[in-house]
Amino acid sequence: MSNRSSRAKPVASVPEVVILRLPQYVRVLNQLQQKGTEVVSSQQLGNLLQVTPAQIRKDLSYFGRFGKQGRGYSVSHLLTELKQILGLDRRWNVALVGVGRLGRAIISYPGFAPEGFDIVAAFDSSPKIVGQVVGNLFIQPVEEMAETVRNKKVSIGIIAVPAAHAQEVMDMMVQAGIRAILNYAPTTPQTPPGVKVRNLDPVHALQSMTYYLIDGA
Amino acid sequence: MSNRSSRAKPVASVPEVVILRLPQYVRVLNQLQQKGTEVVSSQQLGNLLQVTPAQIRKDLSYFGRFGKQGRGYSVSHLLTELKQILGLDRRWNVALVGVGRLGRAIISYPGFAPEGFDIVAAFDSSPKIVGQVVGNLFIQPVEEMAETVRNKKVSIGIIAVPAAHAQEVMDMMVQAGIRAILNYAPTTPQTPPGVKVRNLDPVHALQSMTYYLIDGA
DNA sequence: GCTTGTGAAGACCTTCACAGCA
DNA sequence: TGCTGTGAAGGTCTTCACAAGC
Repeated sequence: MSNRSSRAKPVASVPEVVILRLPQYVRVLNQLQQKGTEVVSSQQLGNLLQVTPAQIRKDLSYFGRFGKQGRGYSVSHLLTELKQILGLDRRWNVALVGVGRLGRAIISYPGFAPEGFDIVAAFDSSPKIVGQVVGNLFIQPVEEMAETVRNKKVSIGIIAVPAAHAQEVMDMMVQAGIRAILNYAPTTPQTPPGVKVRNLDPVHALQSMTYYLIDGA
Repeated sequence: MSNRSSRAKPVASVPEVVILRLPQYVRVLNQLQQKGTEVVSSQQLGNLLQVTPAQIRKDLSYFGRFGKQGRGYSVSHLLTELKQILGLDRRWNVALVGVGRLGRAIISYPGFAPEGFDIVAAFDSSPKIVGQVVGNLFIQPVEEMAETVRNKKVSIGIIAVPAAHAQEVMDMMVQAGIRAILNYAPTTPQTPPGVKVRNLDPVHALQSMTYYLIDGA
C-alpha cells in the first residue's frame, strides 16, 4: 500500500517486456544525471527513448509512484529506485564456460565490471585449455562447475561453446543452481522453467532482418 | 490465392515476432534434414522449439499452405520455402564500422559466411587503423562508406564502435542507404522508420535478467 | 485416424483520456 | 497550468477448437 521504503514488490507479476525496457530507462537516466539534469518528464524520456510517455508512466506504475504531478521525475531518485528494482545496486558473480576465441574476448571485454558484473570463474572441457590463465582467471575443468558456483556464489552463467555443446552446458549450469544464462552459441537450448536465458546470436539477428530487405535490393 | 510458385507475398503485414521465430524454424529443419528426417508435424516441431503447435501452424499460415493434412510438413520443402521467404537462399554483403578489438573479432568470426553473410568492407575513423589489413579486408576511412556501399552492393551494416559514436555511425549508414543494422554498441540509437536494427548488447541482456534473480540469492 | 489451416476466443500489452494533485 | 497515475478502450499476438482433407 505504501511505497515509502521503495522496497515495494510488484503486486501482480510484471510483463517481461517491461523488464526489458527498464535497463534502457536506467541508461538514459544515467546520461541525464551526468549532464546535470535534475528533473525529467515522461514526455522528455519518451523522446529520448522513442517510446510513448504513457508507456513509461505505465511501466513505472508497476513498481510504485515515483513522480510528482505537474513536475515530473527526479532523475536521481528514479535512477536509484530503478537500479534497486532491477538489482543493479549490487554486484553479481558470473561464470563463463568455453574459453576459445570467443570466451577469451568475453573475459577481456571491459564493459562488464563497471556495470557490476564480475567474471569470477571460467571453465573449459579441453585439457589443453584447462590450467591456462586468461585475464586473472585460472581455467578450470567443467567438472568443477557445481562446486565453484557454490563456493564463489555465482548467479549468472555465460555460454561461449560451439552450438553442438550448448545444451549440455546449459544443463550443467542449471544443475549447478544457475538461473540466469547469457548464451552466445548460435542455438536456442531447451530451458527449464524458472531459468532465464538471453541469446546473443549474431547470425539469428541477421537472419531476422533480411526479410525486410527483400524488394529493396 | 495459389501458392504454387512459392513467391506468394503475405497479404497482410506479418507481425515481427513471427519473423523473429522463422530463423529458429529454419535452424531446426536444417538439423532434421541432416538427420535424414523427411516429414515433421507441427507437434514435433513444437516439442523441439518449445513452442505450441498452433503457433507454428499460424506462423506458417501467413505465408502459404506448406503442409499435408494427416501427415505434416515435408522437411526439405518447408526448409526451401522458409529460406526463400527470409531471403536466406542468397548471399548478403555486409559492411563493418569500427575495427578495434571487437571489430577484429567480428571479422574473424567464422560463423557468418556459411550462413550467407559476407563482410566485404570495413571502416574506421582512426588514421592508425585505416590502411591496415585485417582478415582479407583493407580498412578504409569512414568517409568512403557511401561510395563503397554503392559499389559493393552492401545491404547490411555492423556497428562495432564505442557507445559514444554509435549514433553517428548509424546516421552515416542510413545516409549511405543501409536499411538493416546489427549494433554491438551498448546503446540504443535512434532509428529512422524503414530501418531495422538488432542490438547485441551483453550488458543490457544481463541487466534484464538480474530482476528475476532477486529473492533467490 | 491423424494433422493441417483458420475463424473465433482469449490473453496480453499499449494507448487513450482524464481525475487528481502540485 | 502541467504532469502523473490509472481505469478503460483498443490493438496485437497466442491459443483454442474444429471443419476439411489426406
